[in-house]
Amino acid sequence: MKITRTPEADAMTELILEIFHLNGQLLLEGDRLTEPLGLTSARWQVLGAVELASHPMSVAQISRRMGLSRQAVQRVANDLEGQGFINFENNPDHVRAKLIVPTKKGQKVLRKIAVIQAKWSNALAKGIGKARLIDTLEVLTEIKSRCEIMNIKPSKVEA
Amino acid sequence: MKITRTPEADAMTELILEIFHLNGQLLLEGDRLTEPLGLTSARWQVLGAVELASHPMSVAQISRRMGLSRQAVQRVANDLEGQGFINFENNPDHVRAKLIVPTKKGQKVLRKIAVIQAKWSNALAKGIGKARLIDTLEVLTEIKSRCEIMNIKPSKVEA
DNA sequence: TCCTTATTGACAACATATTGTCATAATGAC
DNA sequence: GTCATTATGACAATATGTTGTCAATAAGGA
Repeated sequence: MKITRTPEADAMTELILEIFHLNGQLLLEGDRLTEPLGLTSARWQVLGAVELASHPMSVAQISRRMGLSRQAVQRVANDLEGQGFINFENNPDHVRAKLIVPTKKGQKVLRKIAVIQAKWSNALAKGIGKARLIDTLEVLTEIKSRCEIMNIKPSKVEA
Repeated sequence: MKITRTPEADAMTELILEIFHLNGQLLLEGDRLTEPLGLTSARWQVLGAVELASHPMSVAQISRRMGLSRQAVQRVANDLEGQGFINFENNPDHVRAKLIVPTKKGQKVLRKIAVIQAKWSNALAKGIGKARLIDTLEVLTEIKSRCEIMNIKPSKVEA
C-alpha cells in the first residue's frame, strides 16, 4: 500500500524533528542558567510552577498543569524538598495531598533565577518579533491539541 | 536589581513552555504509533536516521545529525541490534566505528512505519497550512541556532 | 449510610538522556 | 615517523521521565 504525505505533512514532519532538537537545546540552556543556583531544568520548572500558582498546590495539581506524569513531578518535588527549596505543608482539605510551599531559600533562588531568565529571554527573543513568536505559539498549541485528541484512549472516552 | 522582560521575551517564555509540552505529547504519539511494531519513539528516531542517510553511518555520525549525545544513540543502537532491527558492519575506514545497517526485519518495519507515519502526519497537518508550518519551522530553527551560540563553551571557542 | 470509584503518594521497574572515565584507534602538526 | 590531540565505543553514575502496583483517602451515587 503506497501512501504519500501531503506537502503539509512533509512540513509537519520536518517541524517535529526540529521540536525534538530544540527541546534538547532548551533543556541544556535551562541547566546552564540554573546550575550556579543548585537547580536543573526539571527542578526549575517544578519550582516555577509552584511559584506561578495563585495558591499552594499539591503534586498532582502541579503535574496536571505541567503536562507531566504525577510521579515525575513527585520525584522532582521530593528532590526539591531534600535540597530545602520547598516544604510540604498539611492540606486542611486532604490528608495525603500535602501542599507545596517554597521555603525562604526557595524564594531567594526564584528571585535570582527570575533576573537570569529575564536577561536570557530578552537576548534570545530580540529581533524575532512578537507577532512571529505568537504565531508560532499558536501553531504549536494547535498541534498539541490535535495530538491530545488523537491520543485519548477509548477507555477514557467511554468513562 | 529589577529586570523586566520585553514583550517579545514574554512571548518567547510562553513559547518555550509550549515546546516542552508538545515535545512530551509527540513522544507519546511516537510511542503509540510504533508500539505495535516493537519500537518506541527513541528507537524509531534512530532507525529513521539510519534510513535517511544516503550511506551507512556510525553511531557517532548519527548522534551528531540527531543532536543527541553519542552515548544516548549508542545505547539505543545497541537495543536495536538486540532486537534484530540493525547490524553493525565493519567499517573499512575505521576499526572501532562500525557502520549501522538495517536488517531485513528493520527494513520491513521501516516500510510499515512509513505508511503509519504518512497517514498520521497527513491527518495532523491537515488544514494548518504549509506556509504557517514553514514559518513555524523557521522561527524554531532561529531559536535553536541562538541557543547553540549561547551554549558554546569558552574552551570550545578557543579551540 | 454504604459501597463503588477516583485520587493520591509510596515504591519499584524500566526507558531515555547526559556526563565522566577509560582504552584504543585515527588524525594532524612538526 | 613521532607524538600530542581527537574520535570512538565500552562502562558506569546520575537525572529525568513513564508505567504499574499498592494502600489509604476522598468523592459520589444508590
